[in-house]
Amino acid sequence: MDDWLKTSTEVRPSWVTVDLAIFTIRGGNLRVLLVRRGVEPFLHRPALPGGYVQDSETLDDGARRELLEETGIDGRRLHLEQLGAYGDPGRDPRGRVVTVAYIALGSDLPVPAGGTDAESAYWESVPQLLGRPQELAFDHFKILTDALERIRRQLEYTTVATAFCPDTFTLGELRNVYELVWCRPLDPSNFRRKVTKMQGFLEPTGDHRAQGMGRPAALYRRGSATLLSAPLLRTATMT
Amino acid sequence: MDDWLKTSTEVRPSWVTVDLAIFTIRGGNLRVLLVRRGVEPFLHRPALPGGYVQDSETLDDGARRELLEETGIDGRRLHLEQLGAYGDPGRDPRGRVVTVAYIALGSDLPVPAGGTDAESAYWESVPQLLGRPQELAFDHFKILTDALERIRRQLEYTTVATAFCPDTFTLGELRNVYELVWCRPLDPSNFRRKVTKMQGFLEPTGDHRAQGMGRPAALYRRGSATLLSAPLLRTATMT
DNA sequence: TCAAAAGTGTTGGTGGTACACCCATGG
DNA sequence: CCATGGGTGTACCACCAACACTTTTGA
Repeated sequence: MDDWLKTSTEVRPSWVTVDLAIFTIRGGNLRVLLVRRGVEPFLHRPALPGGYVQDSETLDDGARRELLEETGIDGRRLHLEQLGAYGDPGRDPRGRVVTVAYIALGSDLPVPAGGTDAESAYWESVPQLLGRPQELAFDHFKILTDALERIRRQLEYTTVATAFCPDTFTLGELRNVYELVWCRPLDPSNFRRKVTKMQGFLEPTGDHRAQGMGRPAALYRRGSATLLSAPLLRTATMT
Repeated sequence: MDDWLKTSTEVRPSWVTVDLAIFTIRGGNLRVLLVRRGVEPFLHRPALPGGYVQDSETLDDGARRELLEETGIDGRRLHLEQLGAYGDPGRDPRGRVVTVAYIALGSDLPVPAGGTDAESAYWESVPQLLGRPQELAFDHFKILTDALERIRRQLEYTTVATAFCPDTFTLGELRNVYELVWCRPLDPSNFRRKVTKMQGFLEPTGDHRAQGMGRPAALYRRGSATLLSAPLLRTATMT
């Protein structure tokens, strides 16, 4: 690198990592993928999966690669977006490490095999994890809560909720996503009207699916819209 | 740093910088602060102000420091928030440089003196700059448009618009912020009702100010609220 | 036939757009 | 007294929460 970069002795290069907050719905809960660390620091402590960005790849590609390496999940089939950079000087005891946090949303994601740095990976219930703020390594709890807040707001004005659903899904399943992310019950009839009227949100497949008890539900797939013109607000009410 | 970091030869540390998209209202326009670069690469080309993050500071502090150094603006008096990280391998010809972009909003910001790396700094009209996508150095045009899009959405559901106003301001001035950022005229009477009814958005000072012609306008200051319960949507209509 | 979930209808209330109208000031 | 911007009132319309009701299935 050029000499002029070193005029200030306080400027040195940093390690850059990506960390992933991967969410899915599983067992009636919103869950996030955690790995138990197999190396120091924070040995054996749970953490978000992640790793070092390689010299030749974009940050997005790095996130997709880590996703695949640590969890075996193919990043092309799920929603992946950047959350932001976290770079407090003390966040990693090994030295200056700036991490770029990503959010991933998927449906029916597998229980992954532990990867390189990870002893094991597992799906942790988000509501339960929120009750144990000290459990996660580094500043990963902060990243997790930021990610959660971002998703909660995104559900209001985008169609990302469908990223939690398989290719075809029922309105009940979609409503379940909103209810679990927002921790709030929604009125089934009003929810149906809102999302079906919203242009480009959903496309009916014509098929139906019986899921145990009750009348079989119509199946839908994602529409082309990604932004909602009128938001789906999570107001206080809506029984 | 530890040896295990070097098991992959493709992982090397990166330079980490901050870049600032500083917006203000000036001369009836939304404007962004640009510096003309005094060093290679992109010598003499306009760019967003920014610089290297020092080893001991947080990213936020780095942004505040660069703001002060390059523009003389005290970051404590304006709204500063992180936009995201930009780290494509080819974005800087000198090598891998990951930049963390910040958005700053302020009112009545001074015309700054050029700083260390900058030959000169000036307030560029955003609408005009958007017509010349090739003008900015690096990927700064992409950062600018991302920042603009973020602000436009933020005006819908937060009270950040007040960050463009001085400590006390009239509803006309506040409405002007919305109109310039959204490039859309708003109905003065309806705008007034919305923002004054919104709990915690504004506090009347009791004073009035005559600004040239017309009836003197009541003065307000920022309220305590930062998020709006019901958004102020920028729909197609609203004359 | 009962429980459960899908789906439809209706109604009262809220809030927003559009626009008419009054107020206060400078020229 | 007119132009200009501040500020109020109101009619119409859209949407939406709430909830009653019907439909279709499994047990």
